[in-house]
Amino acid sequence: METRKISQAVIRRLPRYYRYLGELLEDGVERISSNDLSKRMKLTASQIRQDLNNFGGFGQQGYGYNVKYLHTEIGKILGLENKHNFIIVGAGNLGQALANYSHFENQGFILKGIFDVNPTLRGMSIRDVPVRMMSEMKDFIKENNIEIAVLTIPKECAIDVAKDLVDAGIQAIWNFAHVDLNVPDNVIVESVHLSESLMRLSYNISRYNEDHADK
Amino acid sequence: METRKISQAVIRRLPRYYRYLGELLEDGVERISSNDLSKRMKLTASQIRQDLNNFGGFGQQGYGYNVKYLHTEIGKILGLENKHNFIIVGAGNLGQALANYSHFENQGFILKGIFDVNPTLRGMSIRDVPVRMMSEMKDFIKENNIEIAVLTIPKECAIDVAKDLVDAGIQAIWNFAHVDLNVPDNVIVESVHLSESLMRLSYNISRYNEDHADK
DNA sequence: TAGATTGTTAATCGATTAACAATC
DNA sequence: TAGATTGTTAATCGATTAACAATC
Repeated sequence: METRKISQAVIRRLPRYYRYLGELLEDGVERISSNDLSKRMKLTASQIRQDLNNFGGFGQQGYGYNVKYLHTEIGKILGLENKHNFIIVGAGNLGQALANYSHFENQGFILKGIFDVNPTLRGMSIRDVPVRMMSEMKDFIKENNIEIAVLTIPKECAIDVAKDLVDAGIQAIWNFAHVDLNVPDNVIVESVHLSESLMRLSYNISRYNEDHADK
Repeated sequence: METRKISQAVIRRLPRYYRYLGELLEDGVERISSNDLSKRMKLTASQIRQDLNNFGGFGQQGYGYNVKYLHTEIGKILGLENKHNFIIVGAGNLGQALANYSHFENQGFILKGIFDVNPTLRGMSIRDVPVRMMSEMKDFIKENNIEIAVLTIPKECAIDVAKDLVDAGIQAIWNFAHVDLNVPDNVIVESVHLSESLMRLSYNISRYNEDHADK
């Protein structure tokens, strides 16, 4: 199978296509043209067609795209038909919030364990998943076929823990710590830097206020 | 003052520069060249100089950049010297987690209120901030000089609540709901779509597995 | 002064948009 | 068949990289 290089820009848009198609599906819309979709998503029709054609010709001339089919196909591209076992590392506020967020299960992500260094959390469970001690983590990963670790710990220890995760053979890390992790090429990292997002918000407020300063 | 158009790509990198400079500052590094910084951040030196020169000449030939000065200046550009009052709308798991996250205070974001529709949450407080009923929200925004609303509610009600926020004169929305908000031009929206981030992770796992399938 | 490194212009690369022939 | 809309090639636009004169 020929492997074309897909740009980051396209990959970033894929989940958004998936979301919009899911909404259309819920609304009972059977088919949609790139032009109609472009208006909803505030993109150009051209860009949508280009993006999709990176992965194949999902449409039909004169008809457009079948919503259900395209939704399913993008789901496949995103790997959502696969099940992924994951653990949460760091049972603080954010870790607990993500553990409680059962919605991920619908997308094939199955919470298998929660880990923390704090011994007072021992015995606690979230959605029937017990909090375990960090010292048990490596063995747990190996024995329970864990693919993904969600890292919700302070940045100070994130790099060391990431190293442990890599040693244990983790395949991917969803990183919420405020550091950039340097891991081997065979480990996938997707970071969510909340404070950077908030700074962009702050930047835009400043710019807006500057532009509208009355003087 | 001349307003140059700053590209989204540059804005996205700004907080990351700020973070790296903060780390250098903590480590006691006084000055750094674009070349050294580029190696740490895995960018090109050229890109760093281009990015910074969108905002002014912060460096000195033959010397490089003064870490403390540059850190401060980027902080100003990001608007971090300003204080921003904010409220959290939706006191579920994520809302509570963000309310507990006191780190935002350091960056000038001050939690003034938490709102929810659920009456059983009435009387609860997080870091001395009481949970109030959604019906009080509009007046509270107007009376307490609230600039930012953090939206951590299900997507079903997000659009309606966003409308209320706009009506109450909110300046910016940090949106965690799984919808794209359509608000007037004078309201700033910064979205964090966690499920889309997770899908990109999933995509990368699939791509990796495909490339390494033994056949 | 000589060496280092910026600020900035020019060249390249990649992504987005436009156009249109193919085709349902 | 005529109309609609895709898939795809070509044109444009913007962002990144390279190069180098200016200068500390």
